[in-house]
Amino acid sequence: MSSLHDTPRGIPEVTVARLPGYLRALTTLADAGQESVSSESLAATSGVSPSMLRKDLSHLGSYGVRGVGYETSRLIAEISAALGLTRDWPVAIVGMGNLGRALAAYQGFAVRGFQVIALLDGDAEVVGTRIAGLDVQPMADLPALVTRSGLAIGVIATPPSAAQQCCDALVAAGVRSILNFAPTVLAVPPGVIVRKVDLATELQILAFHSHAQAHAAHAEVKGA
Amino acid sequence: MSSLHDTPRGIPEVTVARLPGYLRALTTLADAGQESVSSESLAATSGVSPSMLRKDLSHLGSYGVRGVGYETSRLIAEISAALGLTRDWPVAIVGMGNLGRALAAYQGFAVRGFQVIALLDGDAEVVGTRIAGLDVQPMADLPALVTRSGLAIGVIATPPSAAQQCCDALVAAGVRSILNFAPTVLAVPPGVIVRKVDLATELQILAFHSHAQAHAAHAEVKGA
DNA sequence: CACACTTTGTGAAAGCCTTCACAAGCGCGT
DNA sequence: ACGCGCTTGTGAAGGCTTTCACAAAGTGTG
Ligand SMILES: NC(=O)c1ccc[n+]([C@@H]2O[C@H](COP(=O)([O-])OP(=O)(O)OC[C@H]3O[C@@H](n4cnc5c(N)ncnc54)[C@H](O)[C@@H]3O)[C@@H](O)[C@H]2O)c1
Ligand SMILES: NC(=O)c1ccc[n+]([C@@H]2O[C@H](COP(=O)([O-])OP(=O)(O)OC[C@H]3O[C@@H](n4cnc5c(N)ncnc54)[C@H](O)[C@@H]3O)[C@@H](O)[C@H]2O)c1
Repeated sequence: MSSLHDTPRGIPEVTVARLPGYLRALTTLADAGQESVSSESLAATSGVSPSMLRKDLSHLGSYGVRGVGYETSRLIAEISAALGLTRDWPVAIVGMGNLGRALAAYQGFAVRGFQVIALLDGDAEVVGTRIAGLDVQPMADLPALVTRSGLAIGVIATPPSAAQQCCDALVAAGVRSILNFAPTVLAVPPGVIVRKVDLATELQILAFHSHAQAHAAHAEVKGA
Repeated sequence: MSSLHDTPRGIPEVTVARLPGYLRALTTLADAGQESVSSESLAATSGVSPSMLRKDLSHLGSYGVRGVGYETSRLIAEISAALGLTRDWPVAIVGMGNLGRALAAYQGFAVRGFQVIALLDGDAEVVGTRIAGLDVQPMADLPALVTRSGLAIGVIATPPSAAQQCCDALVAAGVRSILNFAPTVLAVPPGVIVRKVDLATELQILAFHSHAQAHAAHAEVKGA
Protein backbone atom coordinates (compact mmCIF):
# COMPACT_ATOMS: atom_id res chain seq x y z
CA MET A 1 0.00 0.00 0.00
CA SER A 2 2.60 2.57 0.94
CA SER A 3 5.49 3.12 -1.44
CA LEU A 4 8.65 5.12 -1.78
CA HIS A 5 6.78 8.23 -2.82
CA ASP A 6 4.29 7.99 -0.04
CA THR A 7 4.58 10.08 3.07
CA PRO A 8 4.46 8.52 6.54
CA ARG A 9 0.66 8.47 6.57
CA GLY A 10 0.31 7.04 3.10
CA ILE A 11 -0.52 10.31 1.40
CA PRO A 12 1.45 10.64 -1.85
CA GLU A 13 3.82 13.57 -2.02
CA VAL A 14 2.08 15.02 -5.08
CA THR A 15 -1.20 15.00 -3.22
CA VAL A 16 0.30 16.83 -0.26
CA ALA A 17 1.58 19.45 -2.66
CA ARG A 18 -1.94 20.06 -3.98
CA LEU A 19 -3.79 20.12 -0.66
CA PRO A 20 -2.85 23.75 0.09
CA GLY A 21 -4.47 24.75 -3.20
CA TYR A 22 -7.70 22.98 -2.29
CA LEU A 23 -7.58 24.60 1.11
CA ARG A 24 -7.28 28.03 -0.38
CA ALA A 25 -10.14 27.44 -2.81
CA LEU A 26 -12.31 26.10 0.00
CA THR A 27 -11.58 29.06 2.24
CA THR A 28 -12.62 31.42 -0.53
CA LEU A 29 -15.86 29.48 -1.01
CA ALA A 30 -16.56 29.34 2.71
CA ASP A 31 -15.98 33.08 3.04
CA ALA A 32 -18.48 33.58 0.23
CA GLY A 33 -21.02 31.66 2.30
CA GLN A 34 -21.01 28.47 0.25
CA GLU A 35 -21.65 25.51 2.57
CA SER A 36 -21.26 22.70 0.10
CA VAL A 37 -19.21 22.10 -3.04
CA SER A 38 -18.97 19.39 -5.67
CA SER A 39 -15.69 17.88 -6.83
CA GLU A 40 -16.36 19.40 -10.20
CA SER A 41 -16.58 22.99 -9.04
CA LEU A 42 -13.85 22.70 -6.42
CA ALA A 43 -11.59 21.17 -9.03
CA ALA A 44 -12.31 24.02 -11.43
CA THR A 45 -11.54 26.59 -8.74
CA SER A 46 -8.32 24.79 -7.83
CA GLY A 47 -7.21 24.30 -11.40
CA VAL A 48 -7.15 20.49 -11.43
CA SER A 49 -9.36 17.75 -12.90
CA PRO A 50 -12.32 16.46 -10.87
CA SER A 51 -10.99 12.90 -10.83
CA MET A 52 -7.66 14.04 -9.53
CA LEU A 53 -9.33 16.03 -6.79
CA ARG A 54 -11.45 13.06 -5.76
CA LYS A 55 -8.47 10.71 -5.78
CA ASP A 56 -6.48 13.17 -3.70
CA LEU A 57 -9.26 13.60 -1.17
CA SER A 58 -9.81 9.84 -1.00
CA HIS A 59 -6.36 9.57 0.60
CA LEU A 60 -7.63 11.56 3.56
CA GLY A 61 -10.84 9.57 4.01
CA SER A 62 -14.42 9.66 2.83
CA TYR A 63 -15.72 13.06 3.72
CA GLY A 64 -18.05 13.65 0.80
CA VAL A 65 -21.72 12.83 0.41
CA ARG A 66 -22.72 11.09 -2.82
CA GLY A 67 -25.19 13.01 -4.85
CA VAL A 68 -24.38 16.17 -2.93
CA GLY A 69 -20.69 17.00 -2.63
CA TYR A 70 -18.42 18.05 0.19
CA GLU A 71 -19.35 20.17 3.18
CA THR A 72 -17.04 23.14 2.92
CA SER A 73 -16.24 23.59 6.61
CA ARG A 74 -15.73 19.88 7.15
CA LEU A 75 -13.30 19.58 4.28
CA ILE A 76 -11.37 22.63 5.46
CA ALA A 77 -11.04 20.99 8.87
CA GLU A 78 -9.94 17.65 7.43
CA ILE A 79 -7.35 19.08 5.09
CA SER A 80 -6.03 21.38 7.81
CA ALA A 81 -5.71 18.40 10.12
CA ALA A 82 -3.95 16.33 7.46
CA LEU A 83 -1.46 19.12 6.79
CA GLY A 84 -0.89 19.76 10.47
CA LEU A 85 -2.33 23.27 10.40
CA THR A 86 -4.32 22.88 13.60
CA ARG A 87 -1.41 24.30 15.52
CA ASP A 88 0.87 27.28 15.03
CA TRP A 89 4.22 26.83 13.36
CA PRO A 90 7.06 29.08 14.51
CA VAL A 91 9.22 30.25 11.59
CA ALA A 92 12.59 31.98 11.53
CA ILE A 93 14.01 33.87 8.58
CA VAL A 94 17.77 33.79 8.05
CA GLY A 95 19.33 36.58 5.97
CA MET A 96 17.83 40.02 6.23
CA GLY A 97 18.62 41.44 2.81
CA ASN A 98 16.15 42.67 0.21
CA LEU A 99 14.24 39.43 0.10
CA GLY A 100 14.42 38.66 3.81
CA ARG A 101 12.98 42.08 4.65
CA ALA A 102 10.15 41.67 2.16
CA LEU A 103 9.35 38.27 3.66
CA ALA A 104 9.49 39.65 7.21
CA ALA A 105 7.10 42.45 6.31
CA TYR A 106 4.70 40.11 4.55
CA GLN A 107 1.43 39.73 6.42
CA GLY A 108 0.28 36.68 4.50
CA PHE A 109 2.25 34.27 6.71
CA ALA A 110 0.19 34.68 9.82
CA VAL A 111 -3.19 33.82 8.30
CA ARG A 112 -2.49 30.11 8.11
CA GLY A 113 -0.79 29.76 11.42
CA PHE A 114 2.78 30.51 10.46
CA GLN A 115 4.35 32.88 12.94
CA VAL A 116 7.62 34.59 12.18
CA ILE A 117 9.20 34.48 15.63
CA ALA A 118 12.73 35.48 14.75
CA LEU A 119 14.88 37.18 12.13
CA LEU A 120 18.55 36.30 11.96
CA ASP A 121 21.59 37.58 10.13
CA GLY A 122 25.30 36.93 10.12
CA ASP A 123 26.29 40.55 9.60
CA ALA A 124 27.09 42.34 12.87
CA GLU A 125 25.87 45.60 11.30
CA VAL A 126 22.44 44.13 10.67
CA VAL A 127 22.08 42.31 14.00
CA GLY A 128 20.21 44.48 16.45
CA THR A 129 18.37 46.52 13.83
CA ARG A 130 14.59 46.40 14.04
CA ILE A 131 12.62 44.97 11.08
CA ALA A 132 8.87 44.49 11.00
CA GLY A 133 8.66 44.74 14.77
CA LEU A 134 11.41 42.23 15.54
CA ASP A 135 15.04 42.75 16.54
CA VAL A 136 17.43 40.96 14.21
CA GLN A 137 19.34 38.30 16.15
CA PRO A 138 22.75 36.69 15.63
CA MET A 139 23.02 33.14 14.30
CA ALA A 140 24.21 31.99 17.72
CA ASP A 141 20.67 32.42 19.04
CA LEU A 142 19.34 29.54 16.90
CA PRO A 143 19.61 26.67 19.40
CA ALA A 144 17.74 28.67 22.04
CA LEU A 145 14.96 29.47 19.58
CA VAL A 146 14.42 25.79 18.93
CA THR A 147 14.42 24.72 22.55
CA ARG A 148 12.57 27.74 23.97
CA SER A 149 10.12 28.63 21.18
CA GLY A 150 9.75 25.32 19.40
CA LEU A 151 11.12 26.77 16.15
CA ALA A 152 10.32 24.19 13.46
CA ILE A 153 10.73 25.88 10.08
CA GLY A 154 13.66 27.90 8.80
CA VAL A 155 13.64 30.16 5.75
CA ILE A 156 16.99 30.82 4.10
CA ALA A 157 17.29 34.16 2.29
CA THR A 158 21.04 34.61 2.29
CA PRO A 159 23.37 34.76 -0.72
CA PRO A 160 24.03 31.29 -2.18
CA SER A 161 27.58 31.25 -0.78
CA ALA A 162 26.23 31.34 2.79
CA ALA A 163 23.22 29.06 2.30
CA GLN A 164 24.83 25.71 3.13
CA GLN A 165 26.43 27.14 6.24
CA CYS A 166 23.12 28.61 7.43
CA CYS A 167 21.37 25.36 6.61
CA ASP A 168 23.91 23.45 8.70
CA ALA A 169 23.32 25.84 11.58
CA LEU A 170 19.57 25.35 11.35
CA VAL A 171 19.90 21.58 11.22
CA ALA A 172 22.38 21.54 14.10
CA ALA A 173 19.91 23.56 16.15
CA GLY A 174 17.23 20.96 15.48
CA VAL A 175 15.21 22.50 12.64
CA ARG A 176 13.86 19.76 10.35
CA SER A 177 12.06 21.80 7.66
CA ILE A 178 13.79 24.36 5.49
CA LEU A 179 12.59 26.66 2.75
CA ASN A 180 15.52 27.75 0.60
CA PHE A 181 15.41 30.87 -1.55
CA ALA A 182 19.10 30.75 -2.42
CA PRO A 183 19.89 29.08 -5.75
CA THR A 184 21.88 26.22 -4.23
CA VAL A 185 21.40 22.52 -3.71
CA LEU A 186 21.54 22.02 0.03
CA ALA A 187 22.98 18.84 1.53
CA VAL A 188 21.04 17.72 4.59
CA PRO A 189 20.94 14.55 6.69
CA PRO A 190 17.99 12.19 6.26
CA GLY A 191 14.88 13.36 8.05
CA VAL A 192 15.36 16.99 7.12
CA ILE A 193 13.07 18.32 4.40
CA VAL A 194 14.22 21.08 2.08
CA ARG A 195 12.02 22.86 -0.40
CA LYS A 196 13.47 25.31 -2.87
CA VAL A 197 12.02 28.44 -4.41
CA ASP A 198 14.12 29.50 -7.35
CA LEU A 199 13.24 32.52 -9.38
CA ALA A 200 15.92 32.06 -12.01
CA THR A 201 14.76 28.49 -12.67
CA GLU A 202 11.19 29.64 -13.14
CA LEU A 203 12.22 32.35 -15.56
CA GLN A 204 14.37 29.92 -17.52
CA ILE A 205 11.46 27.53 -17.86
CA LEU A 206 9.33 30.40 -19.14
CA ALA A 207 12.11 31.37 -21.52
CA PHE A 208 12.10 27.85 -22.92
CA HIS A 209 8.41 28.11 -23.72
CA SER A 210 8.66 31.58 -25.22
CA HIS A 211 11.58 30.37 -27.26
CA ALA A 212 9.69 27.27 -28.43
CA GLN A 213 6.68 29.35 -29.33
CA ALA A 214 8.71 31.86 -31.28
CA HIS A 215 10.17 28.95 -33.23
CA ALA A 216 6.78 27.41 -33.88
CA ALA A 217 5.34 30.71 -35.07
CA HIS A 218 8.31 31.25 -37.34
CA ALA A 219 8.03 27.77 -38.80
CA GLU A 220 4.34 28.31 -39.46
CA VAL A 221 4.93 31.52 -41.36
CA LYS A 222 7.64 29.83 -43.41
CA GLY A 223 5.53 26.79 -44.04
CA ALA A 224 2.42 28.76 -45.12
CA MET B 1 7.67 9.74 -30.01
CA SER B 2 6.31 13.00 -28.71
CA SER B 3 3.47 12.84 -26.21
CA LEU B 4 1.14 15.05 -24.27
CA HIS B 5 3.81 15.89 -21.71
CA ASP B 6 6.39 16.66 -24.29
CA THR B 7 7.24 20.16 -25.30
CA PRO B 8 7.28 21.23 -28.94
CA ARG B 9 10.81 19.96 -29.46
CA GLY B 10 10.22 16.63 -27.82
CA ILE B 11 11.85 17.54 -24.49
CA PRO B 12 9.68 16.35 -21.59
CA GLU B 13 8.43 19.06 -19.28
CA VAL B 14 10.15 17.51 -16.26
CA THR B 15 13.45 17.61 -18.09
CA VAL B 16 13.02 21.28 -18.99
CA ALA B 17 12.39 21.98 -15.31
CA ARG B 18 15.70 20.37 -14.37
CA LEU B 19 17.88 21.91 -17.07
CA PRO B 20 18.31 25.21 -15.21
CA GLY B 21 19.73 23.27 -12.26
CA TYR B 22 22.27 21.55 -14.48
CA LEU B 23 23.15 24.86 -16.03
CA ARG B 24 23.84 26.39 -12.65
CA ALA B 25 25.98 23.48 -11.54
CA LEU B 26 27.91 23.62 -14.80
CA THR B 27 28.51 27.34 -14.52
CA THR B 28 29.91 26.86 -11.03
CA LEU B 29 32.23 24.13 -12.31
CA ALA B 30 33.32 26.17 -15.31
CA ASP B 31 34.07 29.16 -13.10
CA ALA B 32 36.19 26.89 -10.94
CA GLY B 33 38.20 26.01 -14.03
CA GLN B 34 36.87 22.49 -14.53
CA GLU B 35 36.79 21.71 -18.25
CA SER B 36 35.16 18.33 -18.15
CA VAL B 37 32.64 16.60 -15.89
CA SER B 38 31.18 13.12 -15.59
CA SER B 39 27.47 12.45 -15.28
CA GLU B 40 28.14 11.11 -11.81
CA SER B 41 29.70 14.26 -10.43
CA LEU B 42 27.39 16.65 -12.28
CA ALA B 43 24.43 14.69 -10.98
CA ALA B 44 25.74 14.90 -7.43
CA THR B 45 26.22 18.65 -7.74
CA SER B 46 22.74 19.06 -9.19
CA GLY B 47 21.06 16.83 -6.65
CA VAL B 48 19.75 14.18 -9.06
CA SER B 49 20.73 10.61 -9.98
CA PRO B 50 23.31 10.00 -12.69
CA SER B 51 20.89 8.00 -14.83
CA MET B 52 18.30 10.75 -14.68
CA LEU B 53 20.89 13.30 -15.71
CA ARG B 54 22.03 11.18 -18.64
CA LYS B 55 18.46 10.55 -19.77
CA ASP B 56 17.69 14.25 -19.54
CA LEU B 57 20.77 15.22 -21.53
CA SER B 58 20.05 12.55 -24.12
CA HIS B 59 16.95 14.54 -25.10
CA LEU B 60 19.20 17.39 -26.21
CA GLY B 61 21.54 15.23 -28.21
CA SER B 62 24.81 13.32 -27.70
CA TYR B 63 27.28 15.80 -26.37
CA GLY B 64 29.24 13.56 -24.06
CA VAL B 65 32.36 11.52 -24.73
CA ARG B 66 32.30 7.94 -23.53
CA GLY B 67 34.96 7.15 -21.03
CA VAL B 68 35.52 10.86 -20.39
CA GLY B 69 32.38 12.83 -19.62
CA TYR B 70 30.98 16.11 -20.83
CA GLU B 71 32.93 19.17 -21.86
CA THR B 72 31.71 21.84 -19.48
CA SER B 73 31.61 24.76 -21.87
CA ARG B 74 29.97 22.72 -24.63
CA LEU B 75 27.23 21.50 -22.33
CA ILE B 76 26.60 25.01 -21.04
CA ALA B 77 26.18 26.16 -24.62
CA GLU B 78 23.86 23.30 -25.56
CA ILE B 79 21.60 23.67 -22.52
CA SER B 80 21.50 27.43 -22.96
CA ALA B 81 20.51 26.95 -26.58
CA ALA B 82 17.82 24.42 -25.67
CA LEU B 83 16.34 26.76 -23.07
CA GLY B 84 16.49 29.74 -25.40
CA LEU B 85 19.02 31.64 -23.29
CA THR B 86 21.15 32.73 -26.21
CA ARG B 87 19.14 35.90 -26.43
CA ASP B 88 17.98 38.45 -23.87
CA TRP B 89 14.49 38.21 -22.46
CA PRO B 90 12.75 41.46 -21.56
CA VAL B 91 10.76 41.15 -18.32
CA ALA B 92 8.18 43.45 -16.75
CA ILE B 93 7.13 43.36 -13.11
CA VAL B 94 3.52 44.25 -12.30
CA GLY B 95 2.73 45.39 -8.75
CA MET B 96 5.33 47.45 -6.95
CA GLY B 97 4.62 46.55 -3.33
CA ASN B 98 7.03 44.89 -0.89
CA LEU B 99 7.70 41.93 -3.09
CA GLY B 100 7.74 43.84 -6.39
CA ARG B 101 10.35 46.22 -5.05
CA ALA B 102 12.54 43.38 -3.75
CA LEU B 103 12.33 41.74 -7.17
CA ALA B 104 13.12 44.98 -8.98
CA ALA B 105 16.18 45.53 -6.81
CA TYR B 106 17.39 41.98 -7.27
CA GLN B 107 20.56 41.78 -9.33
CA GLY B 108 20.32 38.05 -9.95
CA PHE B 109 17.98 38.48 -12.92
CA ALA B 110 20.45 40.04 -15.28
CA VAL B 111 23.11 37.33 -15.06
CA ARG B 112 21.17 34.88 -17.17
CA GLY B 113 19.90 37.31 -19.72
CA PHE B 114 16.69 38.43 -18.10
CA GLN B 115 16.36 42.19 -18.28
CA VAL B 116 13.78 44.00 -16.21
CA ILE B 117 12.74 46.64 -18.71
CA ALA B 118 9.64 47.98 -16.97
CA LEU B 119 7.90 48.22 -13.61
CA LEU B 120 4.14 48.74 -13.59
CA ASP B 121 1.51 49.50 -10.99
CA GLY B 122 -2.18 50.30 -10.93
CA ASP B 123 -1.92 52.81 -8.11
CA ALA B 124 -1.65 56.41 -9.37
CA GLU B 125 0.41 57.26 -6.27
CA VAL B 126 3.02 54.67 -7.15
CA VAL B 127 3.16 55.39 -10.89
CA GLY B 128 5.96 57.83 -11.62
CA THR B 129 8.04 56.97 -8.57
CA ARG B 130 11.53 55.72 -9.24
CA ILE B 131 12.50 52.21 -8.18
CA ALA B 132 15.82 50.56 -8.87
CA GLY B 133 16.57 53.06 -11.62
CA LEU B 134 13.27 52.72 -13.45
CA ASP B 135 10.18 54.95 -13.44
CA VAL B 136 7.06 53.04 -12.49
CA GLN B 137 4.63 53.06 -15.41
CA PRO B 138 0.85 52.78 -15.61
CA MET B 139 -0.77 49.55 -16.81
CA ALA B 140 -1.85 51.32 -19.99
CA ASP B 141 1.77 51.25 -21.17
CA LEU B 142 1.75 47.46 -21.55
CA PRO B 143 0.86 47.14 -25.24
CA ALA B 144 3.60 49.58 -26.23
CA LEU B 145 6.15 47.62 -24.17
CA VAL B 146 5.33 44.46 -26.09
CA THR B 147 5.45 46.02 -29.54
CA ARG B 148 8.35 48.39 -28.95
CA SER B 149 10.59 46.42 -26.55
CA GLY B 150 9.58 42.86 -27.33
CA LEU B 151 8.38 42.27 -23.76
CA ALA B 152 7.91 38.51 -23.45
CA ILE B 153 7.68 37.67 -19.75
CA GLY B 154 5.44 39.24 -17.13
CA VAL B 155 5.85 38.88 -13.38
CA ILE B 156 2.73 39.42 -11.26
CA ALA B 157 3.36 40.69 -7.72
CA THR B 158 0.02 42.29 -6.96
CA PRO B 159 -2.49 41.28 -4.28
CA PRO B 160 -4.47 38.18 -5.28
CA SER B 161 -7.60 40.23 -5.94
CA ALA B 162 -5.87 42.10 -8.76
CA ALA B 163 -3.89 39.18 -10.21
CA GLN B 164 -6.41 37.92 -12.77
CA GLN B 165 -7.02 41.43 -14.04
CA CYS B 166 -3.28 42.08 -14.43
CA CYS B 167 -2.88 38.70 -16.08
CA ASP B 168 -5.61 39.56 -18.57
CA ALA B 169 -3.89 42.85 -19.33
CA LEU B 170 -0.57 41.09 -19.93
CA VAL B 171 -2.19 38.51 -22.19
CA ALA B 172 -4.14 41.15 -24.10
CA ALA B 173 -0.90 43.01 -24.71
CA GLY B 174 0.65 39.86 -26.16
CA VAL B 175 2.68 38.44 -23.28
CA ARG B 176 2.73 34.63 -23.46
CA SER B 177 4.74 33.74 -20.34
CA ILE B 178 3.72 34.74 -16.84
CA LEU B 179 5.25 34.18 -13.43
CA ASN B 180 2.62 34.58 -10.73
CA PHE B 181 3.51 35.34 -7.11
CA ALA B 182 -0.08 35.96 -6.06
CA PRO B 183 -1.82 32.96 -4.48
CA THR B 184 -4.44 32.62 -7.20
CA VAL B 185 -5.20 30.21 -10.00
CA LEU B 186 -5.00 32.28 -13.17
CA ALA B 187 -7.22 31.52 -16.13
CA VAL B 188 -5.40 32.01 -19.44
CA PRO B 189 -6.11 31.11 -23.06
CA PRO B 190 -4.22 28.19 -24.61
CA GLY B 191 -0.69 29.08 -25.62
CA VAL B 192 -0.04 31.17 -22.55
CA ILE B 193 2.20 29.59 -19.92
CA VAL B 194 1.76 30.43 -16.27
CA ARG B 195 4.09 29.35 -13.50
CA LYS B 196 3.27 29.98 -9.90
CA VAL B 197 5.47 30.69 -6.91
CA ASP B 198 3.49 30.29 -3.72
CA LEU B 199 5.10 30.78 -0.38
CA ALA B 200 2.10 29.70 1.67
CA THR B 201 1.90 26.42 -0.25
CA GLU B 202 5.56 25.71 0.39
CA LEU B 203 5.21 26.40 4.09
CA GLN B 204 2.15 24.19 4.32
CA ILE B 205 4.01 21.33 2.68
CA LEU B 206 6.80 21.79 5.19
CA ALA B 207 4.23 21.88 7.99
CA PHE B 208 2.89 18.55 6.80
CA HIS B 209 6.30 16.98 7.10
CA SER B 210 7.06 18.51 10.49
CA HIS B 211 3.67 17.35 11.66
CA ALA B 212 4.21 13.83 10.33
CA GLN B 213 7.63 13.68 11.94
CA ALA B 214 6.32 14.83 15.28
CA HIS B 215 3.72 12.07 15.07
CA ALA B 216 6.28 9.45 14.12
CA ALA B 217 8.58 10.47 16.97
CA HIS B 218 5.72 10.37 19.43
CA ALA B 219 4.61 6.94 18.26
CA GLU B 220 8.15 5.65 18.59
CA VAL B 221 8.41 6.82 22.19
CA LYS B 222 5.08 5.24 23.00
CA GLY B 223 5.93 2.03 21.18
CA ALA B 224 9.34 1.59 22.85
C1' DC C 1 48.17 -2.71 -31.71
C1' DA C 2 45.66 -5.02 -28.22
C1' DC C 3 43.69 -4.72 -23.93
C1' DA C 4 41.93 -2.90 -19.76
C1' DC C 5 39.32 0.67 -17.92
C1' DT C 6 36.04 4.28 -17.86
C1' DT C 7 31.75 6.51 -18.87
C1' DT C 8 28.09 7.52 -22.08
C1' DG C 9 23.63 6.62 -24.41
C1' DT C 10 19.64 3.90 -24.36
C1' DG C 11 16.34 -0.11 -24.62
C1' DA C 12 13.70 -2.46 -21.15
C1' DA C 13 11.62 -2.81 -16.67
C1' DA C 14 9.55 -0.96 -12.75
C1' DG C 15 7.06 2.38 -10.38
C1' DC C 16 4.10 6.53 -9.99
C1' DC C 17 0.53 9.44 -11.23
C1' DT C 18 -3.50 10.62 -13.82
C1' DT C 19 -7.57 9.57 -16.18
C1' DC C 20 -11.40 6.61 -17.12
C1' DA C 21 -15.53 4.54 -16.14
C1' DC C 22 -18.96 2.92 -13.28
C1' DA C 23 -21.07 0.81 -9.12
C1' DA C 24 -22.56 2.47 -4.80
C1' DG C 25 -24.89 5.73 -2.09
C1' DC C 26 -27.65 9.76 -1.02
C1' DG C 27 -31.48 13.19 -1.46
C1' DC C 28 -35.70 14.51 -3.32
C1' DG C 29 -40.03 14.41 -5.49
C1' DT C 30 -44.11 11.87 -6.04
C1' DA D 1 -41.94 3.69 -0.10
C1' DC D 2 -39.83 3.90 -4.40
C1' DG D 3 -37.54 5.34 -8.30
C1' DC D 4 -34.75 8.97 -10.51
C1' DG D 5 -30.93 11.86 -10.88
C1' DC D 6 -26.76 13.30 -9.19
C1' DT D 7 -22.08 12.87 -7.26
C1' DT D 8 -18.74 10.37 -4.72
C1' DG D 9 -15.20 6.75 -4.12
C1' DT D 10 -12.35 3.58 -6.43
C1' DG D 11 -10.61 -0.49 -9.25
C1' DA D 12 -8.50 -0.73 -13.72
C1' DA D 13 -6.13 1.17 -17.57
C1' DG D 14 -3.03 4.13 -19.65
C1' DG D 15 0.80 7.16 -19.77
C1' DC D 16 4.97 9.38 -17.82
C1' DT D 17 9.05 9.27 -15.30
C1' DT D 18 12.71 7.07 -13.10
C1' DT D 19 15.80 3.41 -12.52
C1' DC D 20 18.33 -0.50 -14.18
C1' DA D 21 21.70 -2.69 -16.73
C1' DC D 22 24.68 -3.17 -20.41
C1' DA D 23 26.52 -2.64 -25.19
C1' DA D 24 29.06 0.84 -27.48
C1' DA D 25 32.78 3.84 -27.73
C1' DG D 26 36.21 6.52 -26.13
C1' DT D 27 41.21 6.97 -23.56
C1' DG D 28 45.57 5.52 -22.15
C1' DT D 29 49.24 2.22 -21.43
C1' DG D 30 52.55 -1.28 -22.35
N1 LIG E 1 15.86 39.81 -3.78
C1 LIG E 1 15.12 39.03 -4.56
O1 LIG E 1 14.12 39.47 -5.12
C2 LIG E 1 15.49 37.61 -4.77
C3 LIG E 1 14.78 36.90 -5.70
C4 LIG E 1 15.09 35.57 -5.90
C5 LIG E 1 16.09 34.98 -5.20
N2 LIG E 1 16.79 35.67 -4.32
C6 LIG E 1 17.82 34.98 -3.56
O2 LIG E 1 17.59 35.20 -2.19
C7 LIG E 1 18.80 35.35 -1.51
C8 LIG E 1 18.81 36.69 -0.79
O3 LIG E 1 18.69 37.73 -1.74
P1 LIG E 1 18.80 39.23 -1.29
O4 LIG E 1 18.57 40.05 -2.49
O5 LIG E 1 17.94 39.46 -0.11
O6 LIG E 1 20.36 39.31 -0.86
P2 LIG E 1 21.04 40.43 0.04
O7 LIG E 1 22.48 40.43 -0.31
O8 LIG E 1 20.27 41.69 -0.02
O9 LIG E 1 20.88 39.90 1.52
C9 LIG E 1 21.59 38.80 2.03
C10 LIG E 1 21.59 38.87 3.55
O10 LIG E 1 22.16 37.69 4.08
C11 LIG E 1 23.05 38.02 5.13
N3 LIG E 1 24.09 36.99 5.25
C12 LIG E 1 25.19 36.83 4.47
N4 LIG E 1 25.93 35.80 4.90
C13 LIG E 1 25.30 35.29 5.97
C14 LIG E 1 25.57 34.20 6.85
N5 LIG E 1 26.65 33.43 6.67
N6 LIG E 1 24.71 33.98 7.85
C15 LIG E 1 23.65 34.75 8.02
N7 LIG E 1 23.31 35.78 7.24
C16 LIG E 1 24.16 36.06 6.22
C17 LIG E 1 23.63 39.34 4.74
O11 LIG E 1 24.09 40.02 5.89
C18 LIG E 1 22.42 40.02 4.08
O12 LIG E 1 21.68 40.73 5.05
C19 LIG E 1 19.88 35.22 -2.54
O13 LIG E 1 20.37 33.89 -2.52
C20 LIG E 1 19.20 35.49 -3.83
O14 LIG E 1 19.78 34.78 -4.89
C21 LIG E 1 16.50 36.99 -4.08
N1 LIG F 1 5.79 40.30 0.34
C1 LIG F 1 6.13 39.02 0.34
O1 LIG F 1 7.14 38.63 0.91
C2 LIG F 1 5.28 38.02 -0.35
C3 LIG F 1 5.58 36.69 -0.18
C4 LIG F 1 4.81 35.75 -0.83
C5 LIG F 1 3.77 36.12 -1.61
N2 LIG F 1 3.47 37.39 -1.76
C6 LIG F 1 2.36 37.75 -2.65
O2 LIG F 1 2.83 38.68 -3.57
C7 LIG F 1 1.84 39.63 -3.86
C8 LIG F 1 2.35 41.00 -3.53
O3 LIG F 1 2.72 41.10 -2.18
P1 LIG F 1 3.19 42.46 -1.57
O4 LIG F 1 3.54 42.18 -0.14
O5 LIG F 1 4.24 43.08 -2.41
O6 LIG F 1 1.85 43.32 -1.63
P2 LIG F 1 1.68 44.90 -1.54
O7 LIG F 1 0.31 45.16 -1.08
O8 LIG F 1 2.83 45.47 -0.79
O9 LIG F 1 1.83 45.41 -3.04
C9 LIG F 1 0.89 45.21 -4.02
C10 LIG F 1 1.11 46.21 -5.14
O10 LIG F 1 0.23 45.93 -6.22
C11 LIG F 1 -0.35 47.12 -6.71
N3 LIG F 1 -1.65 46.85 -7.31
C12 LIG F 1 -2.83 46.60 -6.68
N4 LIG F 1 -3.80 46.40 -7.57
C13 LIG F 1 -3.26 46.53 -8.80
C14 LIG F 1 -3.77 46.42 -10.11
N5 LIG F 1 -5.05 46.14 -10.36
N6 LIG F 1 -2.93 46.60 -11.14
C15 LIG F 1 -1.64 46.89 -10.91
N7 LIG F 1 -1.10 47.00 -9.69
C16 LIG F 1 -1.90 46.82 -8.64
C17 LIG F 1 -0.48 48.00 -5.50
O11 LIG F 1 -0.52 49.36 -5.88
C18 LIG F 1 0.80 47.65 -4.71
O12 LIG F 1 1.86 48.47 -5.09
C19 LIG F 1 0.64 39.24 -3.03
O13 LIG F 1 -0.24 38.50 -3.82
C20 LIG F 1 1.22 38.37 -1.95
O14 LIG F 1 0.30 37.42 -1.52
C21 LIG F 1 4.21 38.38 -1.15
